[in-house]
Amino acid sequence: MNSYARTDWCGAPRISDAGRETTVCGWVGRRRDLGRLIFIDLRDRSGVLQLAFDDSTAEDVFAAASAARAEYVLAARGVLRERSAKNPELPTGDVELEVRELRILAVSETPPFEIADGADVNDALRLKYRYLDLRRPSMQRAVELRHRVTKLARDYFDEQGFLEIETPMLTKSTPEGARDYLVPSRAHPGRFYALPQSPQQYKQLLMVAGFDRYFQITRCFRDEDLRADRQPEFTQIDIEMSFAGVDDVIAVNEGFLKRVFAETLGVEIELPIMRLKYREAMERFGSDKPDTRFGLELVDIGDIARGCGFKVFSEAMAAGGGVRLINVPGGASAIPRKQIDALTDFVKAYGAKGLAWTRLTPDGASSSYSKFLTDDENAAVSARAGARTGDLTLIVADASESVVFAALGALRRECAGRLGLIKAGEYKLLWVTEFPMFEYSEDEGRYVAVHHPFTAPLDGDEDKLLGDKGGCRAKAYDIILNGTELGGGSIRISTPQMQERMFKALGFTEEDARERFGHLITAFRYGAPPHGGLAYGLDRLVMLLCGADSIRDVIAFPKVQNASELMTGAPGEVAREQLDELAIKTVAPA
RNA sequence: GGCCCAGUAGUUCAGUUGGUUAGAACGCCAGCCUGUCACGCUGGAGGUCGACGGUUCGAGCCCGUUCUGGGUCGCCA
Repeated sequence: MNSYARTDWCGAPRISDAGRETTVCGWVGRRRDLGRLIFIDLRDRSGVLQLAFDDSTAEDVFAAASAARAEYVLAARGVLRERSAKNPELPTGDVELEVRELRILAVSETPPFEIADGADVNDALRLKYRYLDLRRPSMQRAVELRHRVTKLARDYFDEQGFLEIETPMLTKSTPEGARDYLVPSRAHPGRFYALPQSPQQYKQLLMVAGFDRYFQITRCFRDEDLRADRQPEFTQIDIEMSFAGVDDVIAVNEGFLKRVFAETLGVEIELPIMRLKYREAMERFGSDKPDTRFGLELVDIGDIARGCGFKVFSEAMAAGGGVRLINVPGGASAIPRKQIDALTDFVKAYGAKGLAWTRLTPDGASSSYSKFLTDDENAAVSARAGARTGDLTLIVADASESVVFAALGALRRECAGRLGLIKAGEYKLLWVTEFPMFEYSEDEGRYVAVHHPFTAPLDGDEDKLLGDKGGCRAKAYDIILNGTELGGGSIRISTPQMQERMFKALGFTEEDARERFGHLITAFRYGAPPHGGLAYGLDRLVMLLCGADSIRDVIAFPKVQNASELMTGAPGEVAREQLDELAIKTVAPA
């Protein structure tokens, strides 16, 4: 073999290929040495093919097969033949390669862990040897699926008339929102670029520039703490379109989602996707990204609680808060008394002071609060909850309605998990619309934008920008899949007057606004089309499509919780000379 | 920044009330083996019990500190 001359992927040959000569290349998986008979499972990213060596094999080839070890890289030429013992577990299991020539292209040390699915290996070790971890079939499938989705996005949006346009990675820091990653400027000592948190302003300027329909598959950076579904650098499928309202943006994206699910999973999504207004999502599910695969909806019992004799309830109402419950069918037996204490600790993490409960067992009811309520009040709560024998009713009362929602929203998911209500392979998409424009930040003592400061108010709510801020709603929408936010967007402000009003609403002085966003305000003076868009978290989408628990499983080289990268050791130290060039005088001690 | 979980052989784990020489499986090495596919059989090597300090006659086990990884609350326009 003078060239590698690969003619087949390992995973390709079938019984119909028997008798054909072929050359395959790949890594040694398992080797089964029976003495004068050796089998090697040769693996590449397409699958596994069995190589066979026996008495008919040339001496030197047989010796090479004997010497091969796990993860050696081989090129094998031979003739495909029908196996005498077939393996129905393997797509190539009807054939094997009778090897005539074998080249060991590379040897391998014994890998630190077995390259196989199902090998449950410590995350840190996997990430240190990520290039080995990525050889595992499930990781190869995840990376390939990611490629399929990005290709689908390019194909689909291209067909819909969108142009892919790149925007800068070195941009200007805008301290609203997430913490920026900063890049020092050599040419401008003491000044910094910021890596983009999203291409938001650039894509709006592309609309002003007349590029009508834009998309980009691009990296975004946010210097915030990590989660299972959050990385400091992540990829967005970012789109923006002109002459579009909420329904137009949603329609284009429903087409995209339908196609993604059909072509990657073979799952048919029914259109239109269900929509919920933010307020209804909160009241029914306690979350702005509800998992609609199961019920356990929230029930408001504020009216009953208001005048009742249980101070925890009545005082929560008196303070302007709320009292709500979820009723868990079958919860009385599925969640024993002891575990209610654990659930109490669970809701405390969300700010709740405690958890009131009633268990309706066949032997009778027990309750943490019923003795404080009248019979009528207890009956009313029970009727409202729809509680039946065997059920567990869980109540959260708090002076802050948002605590009630957060605690019960989380509890709802927790109980669904414990009761096994969440089935694998089910996909429930949901649009959440009409988000509030502002939320009050206790830290900053002012209203801040929930979305970003370029979001247009809902028709009719324009006057609330400078008035009833808490009641001002936005033309903003999120797309939710199984309780995870897949993406979000909005119709944007496109007049200088409205944009200035918005900055004023956020408490920016005119000078502030001009310094940070002057380019946008100026651009809007030269004929900005009405426009809006949306951005998907590609990593999350792929994670959910392949059933992974963590975003790390669909990113080739992810970072760990402290934002470092275990394989390369980034972030690393740099030479004093580099810092001098950048006019950076001090470095925090290690 | 807070809370929770984990760290023992290359890997995944077990390790009793604090007590002799820290075990298992897989992997690895050697030998045997012609139809295996988690091949089988025989033998062997392999340990800073994450680190440091403390309590104790004695610590893998108890206490403190710390490091690493994971989950999560805050945070994420």
